[in-house]
Amino acid sequence: MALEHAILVSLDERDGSGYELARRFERSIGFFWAATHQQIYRTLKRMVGEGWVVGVDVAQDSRPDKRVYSVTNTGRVELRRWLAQPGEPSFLRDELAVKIRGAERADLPALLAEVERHRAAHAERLVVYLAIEERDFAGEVRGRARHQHLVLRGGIRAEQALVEWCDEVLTALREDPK
Amino acid sequence: MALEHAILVSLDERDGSGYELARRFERSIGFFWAATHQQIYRTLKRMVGEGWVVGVDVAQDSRPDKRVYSVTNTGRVELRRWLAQPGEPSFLRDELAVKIRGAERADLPALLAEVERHRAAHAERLVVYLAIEERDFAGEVRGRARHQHLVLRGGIRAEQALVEWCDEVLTALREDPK
DNA sequence: GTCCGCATGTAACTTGTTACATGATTTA
DNA sequence: TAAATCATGTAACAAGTTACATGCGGAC
Repeated sequence: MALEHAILVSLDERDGSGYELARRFERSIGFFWAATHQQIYRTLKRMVGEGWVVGVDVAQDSRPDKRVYSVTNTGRVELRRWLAQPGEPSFLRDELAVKIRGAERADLPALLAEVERHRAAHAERLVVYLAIEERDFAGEVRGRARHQHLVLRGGIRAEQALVEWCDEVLTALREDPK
Repeated sequence: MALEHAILVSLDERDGSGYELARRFERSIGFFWAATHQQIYRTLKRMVGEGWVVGVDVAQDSRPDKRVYSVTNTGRVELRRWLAQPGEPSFLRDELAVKIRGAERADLPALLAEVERHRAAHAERLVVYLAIEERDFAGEVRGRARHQHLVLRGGIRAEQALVEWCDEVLTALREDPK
């Protein structure tokens, strides 16, 4: 399971509460490994049981208390073990592709509108990623920032490919809808 | 749930047994929506309950009997309903990205080897997809074949993007490993 | 006074994965 | 004679989703 390891990577960069982790999963890490707060809380609990992280309650004024987690030595050992272990290459699971395969049964204008929606969503994400790149990774970066940048580059390439694919589909289905 | 609908699309193209569906999911459909035979049998059972498909036992000689499923009118109505309904744009969930973000803690040569492995796997898939394209979709295609081709084009673009990303990562981490 | 952000959770359910189980026929 | 293909399933478990639940403080 990679969620545990994504959390280890994130907490190893900086300690944080479940809530803070959930926010990071909405922003950086989560661009390539999504997780909801429910999943995160549940997984943190298990990770405490495995001894990979420890949680410390921190009182705050004018805010609810929080429990800040940090990675233990056991956790770092596990992280290194996982990093050295081969994994499965990812592959795209795309509902839109299933819909396009079923295009014969579909209402063409509605399907085109759906492809346009997806195109817009991917283009929007691309803009977000490019903005992050310009803001955080302009010029030469090294160390941790470079690793983050390389991951972001993956997201940029993936979203570009998806936008271009949607365009190809739209062109093909619009120009000659037979 | 899209597995049900992927099965509807596939059975709507041609009737088939659970086993045959599992094979299709290994080849065409499954390039963009993977499913194991266990999932398929379980889902077919539920779809029979929902009245979307019916199964007919077919005796075969020198082979085990099989149950061939076909889509009912109810199933076709459901398929059209789903096709018209908006869905979530896909996004890439990549374990390798998590590993690259954790590169600080990793053994660099081992991580590079892992990226190379993934690069090779994506390049291999790309070759497979391009071979299918040349074999089945050379020249102008129309109708169902065109829809299949467009989906395959998505796979080609995705794998190309992943190969290029791996190359970018390898170059960055090799040339200046700080 | 209503909505947003912070903060943590439980419960129910759906999906996906892994292991186990059986058994005939064809191919190497 | 061993392995691969055809054919269907059960069971246990892991992971992901959706809905529900609570409550304070600050901003508008």
